[in-house]
Amino acid sequence: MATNEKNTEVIADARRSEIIHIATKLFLDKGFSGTSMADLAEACGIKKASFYHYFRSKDELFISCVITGYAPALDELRVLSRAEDLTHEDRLHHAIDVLYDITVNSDVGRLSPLIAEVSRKMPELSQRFYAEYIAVQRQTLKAIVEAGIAAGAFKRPDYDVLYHIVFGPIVTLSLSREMFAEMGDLETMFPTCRLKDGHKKIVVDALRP
Amino acid sequence: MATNEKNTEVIADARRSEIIHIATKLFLDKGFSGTSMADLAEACGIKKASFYHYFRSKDELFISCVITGYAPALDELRVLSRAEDLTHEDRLHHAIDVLYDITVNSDVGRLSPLIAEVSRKMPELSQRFYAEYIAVQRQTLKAIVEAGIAAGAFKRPDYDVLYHIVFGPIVTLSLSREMFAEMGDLETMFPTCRLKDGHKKIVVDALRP
DNA sequence: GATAAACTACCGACCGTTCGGTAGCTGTGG
DNA sequence: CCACAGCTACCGAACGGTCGGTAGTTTATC
Repeated sequence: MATNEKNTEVIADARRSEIIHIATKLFLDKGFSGTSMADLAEACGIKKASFYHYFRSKDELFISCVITGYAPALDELRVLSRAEDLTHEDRLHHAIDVLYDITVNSDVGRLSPLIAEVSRKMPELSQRFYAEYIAVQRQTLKAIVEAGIAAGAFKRPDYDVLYHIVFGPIVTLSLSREMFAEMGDLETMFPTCRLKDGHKKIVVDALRP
Repeated sequence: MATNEKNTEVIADARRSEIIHIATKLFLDKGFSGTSMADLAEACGIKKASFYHYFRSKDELFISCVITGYAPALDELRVLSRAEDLTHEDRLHHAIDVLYDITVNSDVGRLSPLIAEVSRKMPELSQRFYAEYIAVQRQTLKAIVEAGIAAGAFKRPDYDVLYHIVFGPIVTLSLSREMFAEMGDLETMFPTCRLKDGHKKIVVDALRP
């Protein structure tokens, strides 16, 4: 029956995303090669072999984790490009807030170094990550700036340079917080809010006509 | 005899650094966990077991690679902090040039993602990397800016923010070039010189009194 | 009874590492 | 001058272990 098929599909999907969710946490904790299928199985309360009922391979599972990982960030970006009740400068401020939040606090940003780790053996993954996430981030930022230019609030920048100075510090901050996590209090070493505010000021200054 | 002892030591040291050099290339090519002792052995024209004559473990070899990797960069930084025949603004420009060169073109920058990869299982490495390399980079930049402030050429910045917006884009550029290396022409996707020039302008503007 | 979902048991490949041993060079004592 | 000890550099073989993945079977659900 169609309804039953649908039901089991839904249940299977739910289990799948549950597994993806748990696996993502493990990957973030221990890296890709540092996480074995046995680890994943134990964490999911499942035997190793049962995994291959849901995913063809460890690689496929990881790719699913990444894509599922940046989905909520993409939603946030979509919301962002619609907020039109603000000053252009405020919109930009808000956009950078969201980018920091996405990259530093959610899974996506923390997944980036893992994607770098496996990029050699999974070139399709880096490609998708770029096309479906990085490019979208850039486009969202560009749209906001373009609107500001049209209204005379910003001057037209070299967009490549803009992406460079907007995303660069954010990505590096996220990476540093991963790398040096065990060296002391993260908020002391890398005080996100202060860095963000200083960063925003410089970006806005650079766009001021 | 003392001279002979010295000689064999020198020869052994030379062989060691030769191995480190080859191993670094392999690690950069295929990541830490992607490079097996067998790979390393083959590349060095040595049998796997012979490795343990020179290094206690794969980890120790990798740590040696990292430390050897950033040594020349430290030299460049040392030279940098002595160049006093330039304008303060020119000194800063030159410093950023060198930082780009170090991070994008030499081994150090490309090693950073690998250090991130192993940072969980080798916390002492991230610690050393931070203390002996990152901190030195920051201090060098700070010294140059401080000199500029004393001469009235710059205004005093929030140094954490300065490091954030100077090193952030550079590190991310290097990381991106690794991650997306197989997606097309790197100089088209990430035009280092143009990005660098735009970046420099923004940094200098941010320091202008 | 068909099907999905889980299991047990196992595989071959490969991992980093260790062990015992050897070829060849060097400095020393008779 | 030569036999011997000691040393460096290296190797073949194997170690215990882990890896991702598979075959075949049982259990639960409709």
